[in-house]
Amino acid sequence: MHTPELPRLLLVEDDPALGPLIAELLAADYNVQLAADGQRGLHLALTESWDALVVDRGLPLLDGLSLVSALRRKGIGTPAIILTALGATADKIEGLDAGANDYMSKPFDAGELRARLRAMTRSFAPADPLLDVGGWLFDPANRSLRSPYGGLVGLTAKESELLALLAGHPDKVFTRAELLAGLFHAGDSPTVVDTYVHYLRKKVSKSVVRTVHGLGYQIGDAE
Amino acid sequence: MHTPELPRLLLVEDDPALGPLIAELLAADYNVQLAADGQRGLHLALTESWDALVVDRGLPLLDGLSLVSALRRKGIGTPAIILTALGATADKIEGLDAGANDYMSKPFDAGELRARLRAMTRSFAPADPLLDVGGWLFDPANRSLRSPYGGLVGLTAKESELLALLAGHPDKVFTRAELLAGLFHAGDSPTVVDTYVHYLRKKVSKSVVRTVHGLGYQIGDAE
DNA sequence: ACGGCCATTAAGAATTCTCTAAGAAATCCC
DNA sequence: GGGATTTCTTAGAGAATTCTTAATGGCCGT
Repeated sequence: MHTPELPRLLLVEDDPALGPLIAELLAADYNVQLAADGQRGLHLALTESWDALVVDRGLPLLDGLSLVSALRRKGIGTPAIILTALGATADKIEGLDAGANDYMSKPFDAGELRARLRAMTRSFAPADPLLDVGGWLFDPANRSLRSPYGGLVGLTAKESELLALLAGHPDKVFTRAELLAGLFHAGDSPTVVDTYVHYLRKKVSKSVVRTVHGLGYQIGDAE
Repeated sequence: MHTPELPRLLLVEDDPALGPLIAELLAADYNVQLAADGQRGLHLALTESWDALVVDRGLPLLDGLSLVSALRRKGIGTPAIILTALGATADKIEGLDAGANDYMSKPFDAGELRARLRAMTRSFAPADPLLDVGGWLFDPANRSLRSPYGGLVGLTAKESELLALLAGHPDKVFTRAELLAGLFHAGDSPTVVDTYVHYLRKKVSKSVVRTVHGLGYQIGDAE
């Protein structure tokens, strides 16, 4: 069942009645994929490319707030709405500060959800899935790189995450600590980052990732 | 001693009680300007630059929806929240479709409004501040300098600190002792400062750092 | 113009930071 | 299970930065 012209929306909702219902409601505007728990949702959010996320707050395995903030820490800014049964204002604030772009309490109105999705995706630049990295085209969805001359280079998952994070914020200098926090586990050797930068540079032309001595790494207008 | 520059927020609200109240609530996070009618609001939104808009829906002279959609038609995408007394879902949908990024019903919670503003402005990347140093643009975060002709020059940590200190207080003459105390360790050779001024001048055009014979060094417009 | 002080510049040693290779541990896939 | 791939660790070579020392050149009052 493919409707490629519709934007892709990932719905993460464990309620076996509500999930399909919301999916049905949004099917008119989006190509909806449903994930039933937080870990599955996070995995899909990381490995495929989406135009919008609708995430329930209470989820098995990984709650919705953690899901969204994990994405944000990895530099993935896909617009996200958090749904919740809780109506308390403090919960809304928490959700928004976790990195969600919007927040709705159940029970909600289908028309309002659709309108909020429209408003949300409108402001975020039409998610062009291809990142230009000094002439190389990087497709985070495929984890593939096309060289300026057309050759295709495959990246591993970590290499891809690193590139996505750096390329997603051109000119920003990431410290090793930031990259370590975003891509690796606490306790990993502090030099893992260096190693992966090295791997990346072996696959991409060396000048793509610049090192700023004493600070960290950066992708941006080379000189 | 150092006042961080607050983002600028335009509040358009005609209620003489509510307007100042909201302005007060947001003053902690924003530099708030209040406009009391729609035409005044639109004029300000068009002629000055803002980081966020908070617009009441019911306004004299020009209602909030028209204000926002007028802005959008002119290609101005400043993130906007619409406030309204009406709670009906149809009104929210209308507001969002007019081009607002978010919509809140009165009475609303101050914390939620602030959280929604944070969520809304977060995605609009905050460009880090650039210092103009005699035509050169200095980016302390990247420790990089862009020459008036576009070339990019990297600075080392010490060079960058020195430049930041001098450029942060234009026209102030720093003695060597001050610079030594500010940038180096007690016991370092007294001529380190000279050396680093030399390094800077090798990278930037020589006239940027002026020496005041017998006193010290200075950056400024005086000629 | 002269002499003394001040400033500039070059060269190099010590330190700190980064790169790279090689291999061990974990994971994936057939 | 076993081979291949990916992930992470370690350690030494290599590069950049920081600071010292010393020689050269310029400013200023007399």
